[in-house]
Parts: sequence; structure tokens; C-alpha cells
Amino acid sequence: MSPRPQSPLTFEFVLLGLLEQRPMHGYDLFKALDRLEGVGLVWRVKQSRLYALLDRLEGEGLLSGKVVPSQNRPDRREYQLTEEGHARFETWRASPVGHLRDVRQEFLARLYFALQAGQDSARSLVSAQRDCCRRWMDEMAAQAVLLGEDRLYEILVLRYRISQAGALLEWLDVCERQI
Amino acid sequence: MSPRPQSPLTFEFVLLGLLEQRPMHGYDLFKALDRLEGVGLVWRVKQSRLYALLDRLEGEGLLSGKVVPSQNRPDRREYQLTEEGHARFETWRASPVGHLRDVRQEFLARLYFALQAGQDSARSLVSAQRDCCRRWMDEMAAQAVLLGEDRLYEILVLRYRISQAGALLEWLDVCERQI
DNA sequence: GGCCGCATGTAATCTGTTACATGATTCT
DNA sequence: AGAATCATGTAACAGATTACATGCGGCC
Repeated sequence: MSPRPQSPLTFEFVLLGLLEQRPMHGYDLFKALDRLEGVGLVWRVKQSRLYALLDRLEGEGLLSGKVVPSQNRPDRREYQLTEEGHARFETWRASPVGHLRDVRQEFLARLYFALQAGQDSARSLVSAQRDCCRRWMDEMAAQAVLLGEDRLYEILVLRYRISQAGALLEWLDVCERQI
Repeated sequence: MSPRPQSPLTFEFVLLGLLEQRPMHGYDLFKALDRLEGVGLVWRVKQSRLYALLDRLEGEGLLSGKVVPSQNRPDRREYQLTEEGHARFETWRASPVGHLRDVRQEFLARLYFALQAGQDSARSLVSAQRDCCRRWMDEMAAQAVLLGEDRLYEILVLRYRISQAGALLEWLDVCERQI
């Protein structure tokens, strides 16, 4: 077993996804994320962090980088996915997120790559996420019943979550229609 | 100028708020946050982090702690707000949050303490937050107009945000009615 | 001449998590 | 007898942010 200590959790997958489209070097990735477009709309990164993450992902065996020499400029280090990196990314892209709070960044990022992968990927992601979301709704509705009427704050918090989940469901429907 | 390097950003205020109600020691705070009730519903903390934060807040001059000796048990360290801690907390509690993403934890925490402080505090917080939220909506609507029809992903992201903000507005109305 | 873009990072610091440590008391 | 609660932390590590460093080429 080679030293592969940590599994990437969230943002790392965005890097894998961008590199799946085509091999790039760090600066390219930075520019891709620094514009208010595509995934860059939901997830930005500092340059120093980016380089550190690329290092780590290579250490974990999900990326492999090779140096491309160039004159006048510093050598560039071009990264591409390994097979394991590829496999892990596909799994990530196809799964819904498990918490309402992860929709804002994580689900939107998955959706971006699913759309790149084609209508079918995107539709099935959206529909899986909707199933999840319905389950959250049911759980929260069940919790609401247990709450005494005097717990004003707790009731409001729960209602907040339910209303956010409700809006999410409607938006997922919109997505399905637009894709 | 005493050494007060950092201003507390988010969770620290929750601690200030709990200590405003009555002086407590670390373990009390931990228990208060560890139950699925009140602020504990939206913000939890690990014990080790909690003790570290209390240290820091004392170093920043927002809390002062004094040791209360006890036999059989380790001595407890009881914290209370300093005047500056008090002032900073009041400011925090009365202001709306500046980003949609901060509603989930930060606004809900402020609401908790605003409710404790009385109906008027809570109502004025809710109404200030609604004004903010309306402004977000306007900004996003303006952005949406600039977007070409071919930018499917960008449109969906924007719609997601708008739908979340819309649900938030409705929920804020509910809050106002319930308080 | 000065600033922006290209292209890479390192170093220091801050923040948070995980795991560990202690030791009495009260509940089951 | 064993588990949970009381009450405090420390130490080691992981992660992110901030600031700094370099140096060329092209544009205004």
C-alpha cells in the first residue's frame, strides 16, 4: 500500500473534473476558476492553495503530472487524471449530496460536470437529488410533529429548512425541464 | 494597545451570547450547545475547540474568566462578558447578514439571541434581513438579464439562488407573523 | 517607465480536528 | 461492576489563508 492517506472531500473533485476535460497546468486551472463562469461561479480558489492541492492529489495517486519545459518562462507542470482519479471522479459526479447544506456548492459543482457529460448524466443526477430531497422533507416533517407549540425558535428553524428544501425541489424540477 | 490580534467572526459570538444570559464555565457552554435545542440546533462545537475559543476570547478582552475552586472536582473557570464583549455582541445581534449563504447558521443564531432579547429586537432583525434579501433579489434579477440564453449552467445557478432567496423572504414573513 | 499577465511556488501563521489524559462521582 | 457524567485541557496533525518571492514579456 503506497502512502495515500486522505481521500479528497469536495473541492478536490472540481480539479479532477476540470482535468478530465483536458490536461492542464496549475495556472490554467486557476484562470478557469477565476472567471465568473462555469464552476468558477460556485467555487473559487487561491493560487497557493491550488498548487498545494495539485501536489496532494498527485501524492494520492489521483493525478499524474509531467514537466513540460519551455524557454523564457518557468517550466510548466501539466497534470492529467490517473485511472483511479478518473474512477473516483465519475462516482462523485453521479451521486447526489447527502445534506441540504451541501447543495449550494457541492451539488452545483456536480451538476456542472454532469451537464458537460451530457443530458442523460445531468437528468439522472437531478432526479437522484430530488429523491434525496424528498426524503429530507419527510424527515423534517416528522420532526416538526414532535415539537411542542411553545418551542418558537425550534419551529422557526425547522420551517426555515423545510422552506429551503421546498424551493430546492421546485428548482430541481426546473432543471429537469431545462436540460 | 493591548494584544488583541483578531476580531471574532462567527461562532465566537454564539459563546458571547450564551455568556450574556449568565456567566458559565466551559462545560456548561458545551452542554448548552450539545443538546438539539436553541442555538445548539444550528451550531455545535467540539469540546477542545470550545476551550481554545474561550482562551482566545479572553485574550482579546471580550471575556474575563475567574477560577472558582471546588473540592473533589477540577476547579472551574467561570467566564463573563467584559464591557467590550457586551458591546460587540449587541452590535452583532442587531445586524442582518450580508450574504445568502450566511443565513443558515449565522442569521439563525442571531435570531435565537434576538428572540431572547424580546419581540422588538427579533422583529427589527427580521425586517432588516428582509430588506437585505430584497436587495439580493434585485441584484440577481439584474444579473439574469445580462445572461445569454445559451448559458444554461449559469442560468440554472442563478435560478437556484433566486429560488432560495425567494423562499427565505417568505420564511421571514412567517417569522414576523409568529413573533 | 510602469503595470499587467504569465507561471511557479515557499514560509509563516491561523484554525480546526482527532486523539489522548485525568480522576472523581453518580447512575444502572 | 461498569458506564456515563463532571470538568478540564494538551499534543499532534491537517487544512487554509496571507504574505512574500521571482523574473520575463508585452502593452500603454
